[in-house]
Amino acid sequence: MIKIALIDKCPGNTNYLRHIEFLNDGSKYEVHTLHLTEHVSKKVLKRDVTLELDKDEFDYIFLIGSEASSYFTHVTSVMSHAGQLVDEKFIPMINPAMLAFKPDAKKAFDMAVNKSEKFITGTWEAPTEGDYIGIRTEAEAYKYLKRVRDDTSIKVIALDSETTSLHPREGHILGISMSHRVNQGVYIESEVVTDQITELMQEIIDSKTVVMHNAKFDIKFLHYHLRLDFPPTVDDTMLLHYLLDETAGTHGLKHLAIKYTKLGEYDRDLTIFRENYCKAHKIKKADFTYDLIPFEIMYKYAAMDTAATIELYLKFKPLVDRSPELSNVYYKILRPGMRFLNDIEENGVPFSKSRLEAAKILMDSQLASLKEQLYSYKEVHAYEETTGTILNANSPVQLRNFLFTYLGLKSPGKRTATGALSTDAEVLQELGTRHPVPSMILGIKQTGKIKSTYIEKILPALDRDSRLRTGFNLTTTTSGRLSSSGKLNMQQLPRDNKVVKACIKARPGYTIVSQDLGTAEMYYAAVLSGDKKLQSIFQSGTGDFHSSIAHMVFNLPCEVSEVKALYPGVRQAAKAVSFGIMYGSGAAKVAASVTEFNMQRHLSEDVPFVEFTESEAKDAIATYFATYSRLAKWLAESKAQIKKNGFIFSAFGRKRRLLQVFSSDKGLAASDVRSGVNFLIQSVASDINLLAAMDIHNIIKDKKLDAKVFALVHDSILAEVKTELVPEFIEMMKEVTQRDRGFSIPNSPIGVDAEWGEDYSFYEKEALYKKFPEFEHADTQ
DNA sequence: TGAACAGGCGCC
DNA sequence: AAAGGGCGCCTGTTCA
Repeated sequence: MIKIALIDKCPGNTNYLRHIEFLNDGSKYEVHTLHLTEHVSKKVLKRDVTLELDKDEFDYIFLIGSEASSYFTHVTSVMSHAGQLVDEKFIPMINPAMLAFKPDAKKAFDMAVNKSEKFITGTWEAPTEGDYIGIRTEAEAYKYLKRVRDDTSIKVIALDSETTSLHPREGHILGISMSHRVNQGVYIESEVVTDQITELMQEIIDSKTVVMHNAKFDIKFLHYHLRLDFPPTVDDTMLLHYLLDETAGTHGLKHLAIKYTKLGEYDRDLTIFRENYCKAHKIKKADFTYDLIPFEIMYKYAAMDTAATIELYLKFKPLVDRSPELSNVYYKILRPGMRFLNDIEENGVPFSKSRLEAAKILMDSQLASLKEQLYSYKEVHAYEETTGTILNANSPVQLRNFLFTYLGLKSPGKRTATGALSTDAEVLQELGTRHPVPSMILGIKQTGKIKSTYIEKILPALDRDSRLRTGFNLTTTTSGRLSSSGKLNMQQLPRDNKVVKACIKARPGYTIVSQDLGTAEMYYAAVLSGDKKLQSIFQSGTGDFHSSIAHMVFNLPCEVSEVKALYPGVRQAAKAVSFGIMYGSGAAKVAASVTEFNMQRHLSEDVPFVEFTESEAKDAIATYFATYSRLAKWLAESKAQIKKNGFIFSAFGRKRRLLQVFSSDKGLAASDVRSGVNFLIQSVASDINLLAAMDIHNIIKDKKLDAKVFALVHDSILAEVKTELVPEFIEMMKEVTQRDRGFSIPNSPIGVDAEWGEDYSFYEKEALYKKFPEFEHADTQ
């Protein structure tokens, strides 16, 4: 009889045995359920509770949920360790109570139960003792690589590199690992990687299928430091997994190894070493680098990285290949896209250092004067006297206290996610109508944001050639969009205050070119829905999109070109409904948006304020959908399909899993339906922009044009182009972007809009210097 | 004292 | 019945 304990945080009403079925076999198992505490509060749990538990009394102890898991083991994330044997006795398990409102966890839960049964019944196959070797001599490296090269039965190899930094210019390669079969790997210390070894590696790369996990990173280092070249056919297990499950934060090699291989948590020793090292040497975890790891610990872990990679590859690749949709995305978008992003990351963003420095001085002085103004208010002064602290505009806690308690301003009622009174920009703006200080605070926050997030971040991050090399990520979004991170998020540069964009300046003789897709989402909504009437808006091509929509939907008795002047509120309503379609918002949001617009017009143009009611918004939506009935039908059909299947494919073949549609929580279910509809439209727009940028980049390479694509921002492409080339480059970009990729309105390709100039603000020089006089001096330095 | 969380905010 | 999609990163605060 196997004695088993189930421990959860507190007595719940979940019958665990209903979900962990194999434990119901009374002839085999004796099961006891225990609870950590009667109290739900985390604090009580941590401070006061000692559960009387004699570990030796049980053969296995299930830990249900994260509290129990972290209480007895080092495991804090149940999801990643569920079903696994920890410390020989404990088995963390996802709480089945979760499944009702988080149905997407069902698969992971079942896998975990299955795994735990194998552990308990002893049918778990322990990982075969791996063949992991650390290589520290050139001769040995040569011997291994030559063997791999010459063995024609070896078709696939996995590669990985360990480095001292995330950036090739700031670090070096410590070693390279390679695996040519499951449970096998070598780690070659970089000291022995001579030209001869590199040559051998190149021959292997050229003759075998190469697979890496996050190849973008390794290719960058291996090319930069060793000049290794990789064919476009390099496979990437991170991209493959992203296609199979787009959930954020699940694509890491460690996570996947635990979930899909028998290698388990193979980096445990390394983690422990790192923790001990940081403690002993009093350094921050973030400052820990891999060169601090002794070879004896490193080699096995590094070699296993490639063993895990090859195992994952053998699992994932067939799954992607047998799906026509996913393989289309893999071969046409992700695999070449990864190489493309590598190139544009390497191209880097051209910054003017002197302008950045001028901007820094400008921000400093603006901030100083704003603060001086703020502290001149007697209320602020008195607050500081009373509390003995200096009012910090960046502290929501202080602002809340100051505005609502000390000043006694009445909160507009907006609350944060945790229920506290919000002090965000919208609230400050509202309060600004009643007191001068909130507006001052808002100004300080905005200037401070530009200073700390942009200017001060960029300056020390520039490479020697005054370019900034940041990351563009292909696997971080559920929508198929790219994201940008690292040295700078290029997708969130301030739009209205052009000071940062003006610092992105082409080298002498070059010009910054930016091409945007025009109302891309609505264009593809028109294509995907097949709504001819909506398509006709694009075909007529007469000016402003939202005006055209308003004109058609509401039968406005004027020319389209007059809509903006004569019926601004109606145009805004059309615009809000269009946005509502893309985001899934309803009448309330449309009403609020138009009302806000009317309020702004009232304040700035002295027209009477009129509220746009929810009932008017409802009517507007109804009229809109009556006009574009085919669009309405398509939206309804898509929603129905999402609700029925819990997933949907984009036109390019991306799969979006939306298992929350099955949740008992109606809010969550509805949210997933909105996400799904948004995904259908947003992903296509984003893929079109990416494919266009990739084609443009290839033309630049093929024709050796003196131009560099250096960033993508959702629906725009940025390039630095030799000035003489600009007209033909813009023409080429347009032609390439408007290529029919199977999703065009007949005779009416997607609209594009190009801008160009010396810098990314696209201001005329005169206007720029007028706005930022400091730049004139900076430019002549 | 470092890490994790909260609140907030930049972009499309 | 109610319903805004997708991101990354800053500072301040809290907690171990």
